[in-house]
Amino acid sequence: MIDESKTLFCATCPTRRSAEWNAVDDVAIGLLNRAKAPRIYQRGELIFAQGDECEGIFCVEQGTVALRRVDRDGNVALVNLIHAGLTLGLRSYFSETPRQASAEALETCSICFIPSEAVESLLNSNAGLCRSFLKHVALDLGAAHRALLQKDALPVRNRTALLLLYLHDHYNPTANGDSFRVPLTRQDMAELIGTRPETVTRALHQMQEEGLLATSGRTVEIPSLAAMRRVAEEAD
Amino acid sequence: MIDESKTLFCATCPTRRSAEWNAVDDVAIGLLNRAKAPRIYQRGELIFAQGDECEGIFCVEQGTVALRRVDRDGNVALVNLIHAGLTLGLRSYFSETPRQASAEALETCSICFIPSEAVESLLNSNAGLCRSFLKHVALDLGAAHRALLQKDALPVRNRTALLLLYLHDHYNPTANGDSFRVPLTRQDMAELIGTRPETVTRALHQMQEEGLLATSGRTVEIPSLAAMRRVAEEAD
DNA sequence: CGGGGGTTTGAGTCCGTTCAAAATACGTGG
DNA sequence: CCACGTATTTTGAACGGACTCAAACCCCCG
Repeated sequence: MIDESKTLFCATCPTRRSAEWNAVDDVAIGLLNRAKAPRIYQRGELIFAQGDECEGIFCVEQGTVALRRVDRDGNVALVNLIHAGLTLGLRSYFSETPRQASAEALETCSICFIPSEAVESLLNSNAGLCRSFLKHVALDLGAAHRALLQKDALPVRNRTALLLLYLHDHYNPTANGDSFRVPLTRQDMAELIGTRPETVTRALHQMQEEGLLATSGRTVEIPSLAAMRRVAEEAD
Repeated sequence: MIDESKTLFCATCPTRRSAEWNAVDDVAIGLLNRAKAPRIYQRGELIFAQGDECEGIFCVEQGTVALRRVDRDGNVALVNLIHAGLTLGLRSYFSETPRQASAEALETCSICFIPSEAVESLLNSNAGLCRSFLKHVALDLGAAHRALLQKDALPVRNRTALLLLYLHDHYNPTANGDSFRVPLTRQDMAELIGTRPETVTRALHQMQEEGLLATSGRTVEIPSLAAMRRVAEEAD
């Protein structure tokens, strides 16, 4: 799955293609290429931990990362999923606060670390970059506010449907039919939509009985996206 | 309460003093002063409405503004309170999306509108300003993630205590004793912590019986902040 | 083939919601 | 300054969705 040869040059990195790094010119890409520290993370490995000082940002080249936040009583929320091509760790970097969440590889990931000094010189040499990051963080803020409203406006069934649709968008059906694998445990899904694993199971189970869903382990198939969208939006 | 003479010059505006606008030099302040459009809003008036196109940002000079978000079923969340000295409308401006929430004056407010063209020329002439806005939005994102976790980790009683402590910080006790007025209805409080007005009433009522709180209309007194902090953090 | 983590299923409980009515506060005009 | 009408707040009682606790199950991997 992981092709290490591709991790060597920022110029060919999919992250480069995402809007965020458009502002960076070729000279700066050279600089970036020298400064970055690429690494492979296995499932379960932490990229950074809640409480850590922030020493730079990360680019996710391959794989999916979970941002997990824990409170003092041990309650957990999975705050965000960061997919391949996205930048990781911006909130902490630009708010100048320690990491407020842990970043954990949900599958084998290829990720580059960009130390603060390199980030700063990129920001200095590329006027548009700051604006790109600002847009990214502003979009994240919108998503967080959306999640906030969903969480106490919608029952678990609707939130589960929304989650499935979201996962469908990101782990798109490949050639083999319309099914896709998600690297999330029931626990992860529960943390993501703000409930318990048992409750997720029950919601999924019910959807299967209604023919809205077919699961087998972590492989999922949604026979009708239209029907699933209807479930996501239905009122009780 | 509202002193209109003070709204005339950005140089004397309290918003200027907040970290965000530090980056702006005196020349640019002159520009800003000419471009801005100051206005007084009465309680209940909208500064902008969910769905509006974004045409600039706002500076809150006096008063408190509520950011309210509604979904298609009419569910409401009060996403954030913006106090005097803060900038309003950054998320939409920098994410280049329409307003996702309505901004409503909770009390008589004095607010300046800064049109996009002026914002852009300020950003061009003051390199540090973009970074300031980025920090602001990143901090907001952290707050939103915190709220997300609190909402499904803590019962209403704890969230209410946290709200009271937050309000205490922002509507600080004046000379007359240790009590303060909040411009929030029960409904507002409920939307803010993600519950119903009746539930807020009951929580406040219980705290009064325990001597943790004294209320009279919208005037609130917290006899012991330490005790209230304990309530906020207590496990069931 | 024997662990062991993750998942499923079940039953009972509880916190917060819902609906509805009474009480109170508040702004307005007389 | 008081009376009135409306909005907000309070109180009560019943209901229900999701949680808790716990046991059984299943798959994956060694």
